[in-house]
Amino acid sequence: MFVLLASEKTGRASLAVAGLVFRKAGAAGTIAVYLFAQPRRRGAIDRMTIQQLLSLRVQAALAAAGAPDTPAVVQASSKPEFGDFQANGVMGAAKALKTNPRALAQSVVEHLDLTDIADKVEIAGPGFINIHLAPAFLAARLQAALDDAALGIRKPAAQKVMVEYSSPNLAKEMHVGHLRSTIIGDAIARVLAFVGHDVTRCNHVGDWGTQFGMLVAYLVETRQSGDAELELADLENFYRKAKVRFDEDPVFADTARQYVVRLQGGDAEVLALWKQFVAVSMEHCQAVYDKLGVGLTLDSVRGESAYNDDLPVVVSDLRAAGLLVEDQGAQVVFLDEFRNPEGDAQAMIIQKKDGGYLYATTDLAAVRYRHRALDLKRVIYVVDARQSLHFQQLFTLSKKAGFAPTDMQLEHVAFGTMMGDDGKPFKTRSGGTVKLVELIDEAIERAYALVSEKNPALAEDTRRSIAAAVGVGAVKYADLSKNRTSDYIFNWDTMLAFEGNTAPYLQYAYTRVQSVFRKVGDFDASAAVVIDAAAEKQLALHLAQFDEVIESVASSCQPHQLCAYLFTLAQQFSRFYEACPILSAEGATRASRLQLAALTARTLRTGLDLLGIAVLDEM
RNA sequence: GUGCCCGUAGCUCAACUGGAUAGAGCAACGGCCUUCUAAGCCGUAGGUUACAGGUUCGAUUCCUGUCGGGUGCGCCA
Repeated sequence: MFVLLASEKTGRASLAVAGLVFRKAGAAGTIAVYLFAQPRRRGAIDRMTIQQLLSLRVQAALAAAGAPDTPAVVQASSKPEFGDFQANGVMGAAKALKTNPRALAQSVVEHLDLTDIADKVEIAGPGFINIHLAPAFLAARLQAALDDAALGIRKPAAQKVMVEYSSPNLAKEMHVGHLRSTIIGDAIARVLAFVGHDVTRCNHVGDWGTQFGMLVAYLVETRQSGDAELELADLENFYRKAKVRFDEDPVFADTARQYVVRLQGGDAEVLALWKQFVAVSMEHCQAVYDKLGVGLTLDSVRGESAYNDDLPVVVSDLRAAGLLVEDQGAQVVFLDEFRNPEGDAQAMIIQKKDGGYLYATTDLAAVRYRHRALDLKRVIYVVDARQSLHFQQLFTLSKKAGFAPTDMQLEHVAFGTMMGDDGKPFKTRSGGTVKLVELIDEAIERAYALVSEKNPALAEDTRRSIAAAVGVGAVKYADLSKNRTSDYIFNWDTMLAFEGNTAPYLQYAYTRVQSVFRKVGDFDASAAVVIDAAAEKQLALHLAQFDEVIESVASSCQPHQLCAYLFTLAQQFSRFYEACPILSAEGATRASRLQLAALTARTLRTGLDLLGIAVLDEM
């Protein structure tokens, strides 16, 4: 059996073939032959997704049928009876050409060359083209994925990308408000790195501002009384007490204000105290990141204070560019792009009338730094949706002022608020702010109770480590599996359920696959994939679409697409597992099913890892 | 007042950015375990996609308006 996959140059409708790679893929004698477009980097797989491949073919057929430059609109079929993929571009083309869509579809199909890719191509409805993939073609795709450490993921030209996320204010302890940015940002960073980009993770922490004067003043007090260590252990409390002192004692408040001035003036003594406080606060954050399994470290940190020296320069440069005007004593930029119904341009304050700077100033300086010093091509800001106006203004002004080139991708990846069961922002029973570390601990504790109940036979420390993976995974997955732009309801019971679209279900699905391999004994890890039964075909089809999902997540920054994919994969595997015995099968069938199971396991593990969720061999 | 986001099954959410009969999961009901983990699988039921218009071969998706919710809107971040 020979399987030939043509590889066309991406973005062109031509059939230019740039290279040939042969790979011996199976002991049974199957050789998967697939062609690559020009390899840009050594070892990088540059292969199209099935959707891209079909799009080019259909597009070429459309051109041949008299409809050039027409999008093929290829997508996975909405129902199994409509084949595996459908091309919907004919209807639109027929309208533009004022011809009968069915007739055009007929002509397109006649010009459509899907030899070795499709079994059957049919026209349905007003002009849909339904494509049924050939099992051997699917098998070859899976074989390629099995042979590749990155599961056949296409590696585009690496782009210098920054993901800015988490970014807590160091004056206080991290709370639930930081959870979404931290989780979503980390998943995005992982996915971008996985597809081969040069990713910088940036933790743009709030380490500057007037409240630090107050905190330093209180730090001096607690040190004098010898309580500093103890007090700093609970930053939330520390802040609260400092605030009380500030509000109640005018002498203390005065000292605090002096510290702000000294801090801004670069006074060495106060600076040292500030650094000490910042370091302690960062330790708290790092403990949370470690517990969450988030890839932020001290190296990722570049706080607001890093831009202090550049802020006056930003102001003078904006003035020199003729963008800055004084208004009511403040230095302001009026942006024509943002006007109210009366026609007034919206103001963006760059410098307060007292000379102080604002976060808009810092963000402008950061954009410029990221372009000039880091040469980033894309910066992703994973920040609460409520700041969308700020980012629109920031991006607009950055480009207008030449701080960022017009082709630099500046993206606000916004997300909604985390709500409680009552549909209101998530709080403690008494209405207080929920500390992030306490939320994580509770998740682990709840998972431990569940695991102990379901599987009491396991050793204590095994249950503890399962609980950590399940608890943290559940919290992350509950967040990541929903469209980030809307608010979402946080509910312990639904996220920790072992049935339904949850992390525990996916982790369990993984252990089911692993249990097969625990019992298998010897097997051929390079056996040929042969697709026969319906459940095998459905599973294979889904496995072959992993690259599509990953690419989509990398461009849209929507991790919920990956979650949906993994959930469907787990379901497809369960159906396959139910319908197709693996270990009791024989010969080539058994070997092939083991390959399907192996690829499922790797895909689940890789996908969950990209979401920052750990897998387990047993639960 | 105005900008942005949202309104989909009882509940929590999808719908690949304009495609076919709007899909999953919970919850409900009915089946399947001496056979690789039943934490599973199969099936039934559940909808005027807030409402009213418009655009077109085709609308949950785009446009206009109404109602309802969230959130932002010059010296906080």
